[in-house]
Amino acid sequence: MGGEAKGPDAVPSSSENDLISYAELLFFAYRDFISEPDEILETYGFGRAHHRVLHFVHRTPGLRVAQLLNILKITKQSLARVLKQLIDEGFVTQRAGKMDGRERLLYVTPKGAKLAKELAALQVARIKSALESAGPGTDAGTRRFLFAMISEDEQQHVASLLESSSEPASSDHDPTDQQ
Amino acid sequence: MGGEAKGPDAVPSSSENDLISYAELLFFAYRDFISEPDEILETYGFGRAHHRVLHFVHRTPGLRVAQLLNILKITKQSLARVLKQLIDEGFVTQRAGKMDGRERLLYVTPKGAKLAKELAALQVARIKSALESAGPGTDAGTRRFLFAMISEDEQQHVASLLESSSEPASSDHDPTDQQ
DNA sequence: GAGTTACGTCAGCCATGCTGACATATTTGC
DNA sequence: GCAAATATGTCAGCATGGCTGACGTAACTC
Repeated sequence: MGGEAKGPDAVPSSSENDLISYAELLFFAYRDFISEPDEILETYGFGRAHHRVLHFVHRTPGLRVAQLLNILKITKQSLARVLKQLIDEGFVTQRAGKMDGRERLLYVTPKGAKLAKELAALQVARIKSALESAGPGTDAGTRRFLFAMISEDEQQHVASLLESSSEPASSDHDPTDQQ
Repeated sequence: MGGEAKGPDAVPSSSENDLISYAELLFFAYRDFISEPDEILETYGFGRAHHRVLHFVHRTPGLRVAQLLNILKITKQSLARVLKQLIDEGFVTQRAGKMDGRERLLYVTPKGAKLAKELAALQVARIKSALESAGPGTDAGTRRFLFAMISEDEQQHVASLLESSSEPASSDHDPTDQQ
């Protein structure tokens, strides 16, 4: 069981059993990571699905529906349900693209931005505190680990999403066309 | 905003915005982390809930129902549904406790063990590969980070769960059994 | 003008959370 | 020994958020 026999430059080695506990740590960490936002969302009558939509629209103003589907990896119908609620209740707005009128570019309203920030603040606080408690120098490595946990054919998408942060989505195939 | 002013031994500092991308990395990592097992589970007519139950029973033979509820943080009724299926289809068995006959101690059957191992192998492979790709020395730090992401009042429970790995659960009111 | 694309929507199904109430067996305490 | 507490099971019903398939509309492309 303790399959420790590896090449010289392998990871200093977690035994097979330790790696299973990694899976458990991920489970518990994620479970608690979403629990705080969940409580707030409940007071709005929203769920996790709303949070994800609100987050990515907030993060990437002008996001198109198709892009959002790609990010969330859910179906159009699943998205439509929560997106409609967010729009009806004034957290998100749509505007037709100027170049391509079929596109519905998504933006948060001020009200939506406020909620998005409130939720993000909770999670950022937890992450910040976890990084501090994990000790200096943990940041970069953990980031590399999390990124490497993403399926290979998705890593590129995620990388460009992360880079384009706080820039508007290149939604209209025209850099000048925002807002 | 760019709250970089910290004590001298603070984490080398991710900006507020970088910390948000941490949340996204967690989302994507977790999304893909469960996607592979999900596919296999589907062929058995099972879902994630079954996976979690099977995993923790496999990992902690003799687990009691109440302990499982504590780990999963779901209600008895939610658990009952999936547990019943796992029992009915011969993946998990129950035995009454010897000291306390009210307890139903949970064990995986050989069939259950096989499935549990198959699913764990997928996740272990992903973790192993991610650790390698993140570079040597990432392991310990990431582990500390994930642990620190768990809510404080839960960390103790998780810690003792991880330690007791591959030992039978102290199900018969062993003095070391902290609810 | 036909076909494609981006999106919306309707109808309905399934998995997995939830609450509250109640049944049963067993252990514990007086 | 009997009442109360405990561990578990179960019933009925609800909500969220996944899913599929089909179809409609507007706008762009050729």
